[in-house]
Amino acid sequence: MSKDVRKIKTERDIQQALLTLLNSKTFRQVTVADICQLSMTSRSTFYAHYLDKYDLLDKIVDGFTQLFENRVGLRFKQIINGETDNLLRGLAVDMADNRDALLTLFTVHEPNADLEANFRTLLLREWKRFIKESGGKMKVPEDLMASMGMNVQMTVIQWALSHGDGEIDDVAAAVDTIRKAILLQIQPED
Amino acid sequence: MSKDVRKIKTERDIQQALLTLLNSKTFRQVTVADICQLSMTSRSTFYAHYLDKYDLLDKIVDGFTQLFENRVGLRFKQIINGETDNLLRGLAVDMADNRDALLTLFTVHEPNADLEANFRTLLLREWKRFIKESGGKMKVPEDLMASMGMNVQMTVIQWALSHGDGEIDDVAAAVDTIRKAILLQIQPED
DNA sequence: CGAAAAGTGTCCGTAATCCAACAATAGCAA
DNA sequence: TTGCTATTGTTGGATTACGGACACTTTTCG
Repeated sequence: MSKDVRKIKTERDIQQALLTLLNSKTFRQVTVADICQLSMTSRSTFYAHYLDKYDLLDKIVDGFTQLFENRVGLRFKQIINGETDNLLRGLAVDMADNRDALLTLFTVHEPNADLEANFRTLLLREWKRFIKESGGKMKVPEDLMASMGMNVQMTVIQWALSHGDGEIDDVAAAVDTIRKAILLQIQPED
Repeated sequence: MSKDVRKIKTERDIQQALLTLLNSKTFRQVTVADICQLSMTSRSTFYAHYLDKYDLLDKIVDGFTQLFENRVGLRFKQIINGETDNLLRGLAVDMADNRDALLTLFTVHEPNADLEANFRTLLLREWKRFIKESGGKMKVPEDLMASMGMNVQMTVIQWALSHGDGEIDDVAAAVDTIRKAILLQIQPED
């Protein structure tokens, strides 16, 4: 385990350096030397922590993916009586802390490191599970419903990240109203 | 000299930690343990760089004092024909980079570490020199003039630091107009 | 094409930092 | 006062990071 503080600090610095560099360069344009220079770590130290820059990116993406996975799990568990009001807004708020990093990583799409794809996969899985557990038969395929939920969710998250926190509530409320209306249409009457 | 990157990094982290802590605590309330915890350095390392927290504060203040001294020197040398228009605004702009740190340090007044006092001393010295070299006989004591210049200067700097960069020009222009008017009154006619 | 430049990944000796322990002092409450 | 707790500095061995070298691959450019 990473016990020594020095490891934590260097990994934090290295990861932050890559994120910063990604604001002005493509991931493929970034060199290990760039990362080391900006983070003020020696190359030998870099390779003591990561196999290469791809490994570094993987671990960063994995970290945020895990964080998101935890939050998604919590938020879905907090749903009461099928009321998903807080879900939409909640997840967007959860991610607000790492606004800069997430916005940057959403622009990176590498084979084994695609944060946006990971988010979509996680959301889709949870939506499918939620719909199935909700039990009610629907007039449209459950997968279609899950996909819709996932897409609406991602839209709100990305919108909230790009814009400030000011109008999140309004947007979430608006989108949620639309979604509810659709749900009412396709769900069978009680 | 600080050649090794590790020294630079730890000193940067330690100094930044103290500045951050000063936002929520008095300098005397800050403990070495606090600084080490926030900066993620061990106490033994702290004492390898500084005698105690007072020594740390001294060195931070000294750093900004030197930086200011250089800028003051440059700005005074750039004065042409006694036109001090750029001086006022220029120094305020120079210090804008370290806005947070300076605003914090201006609230600290320890016996051997008082940044605001240092700034005032430096400005006063330069104003005296400038007035003396300007040569013209005045109707009021030169020290009074220097003191006035120094105070006006500090006012603009602190105002610019507290408020944004947006209105600096307006304020500097207004203050400079007033100062010029006074100068015309007290200077003998050519 | 071919040479120069830049980047990669690895190695090792040295320097800096960590960690845990320690005694000593200061502050504070009973 | 007396104890108790927090803080201060200090020390030594273990761990980590640094710096620079090396061979190798990739890119760049004439």
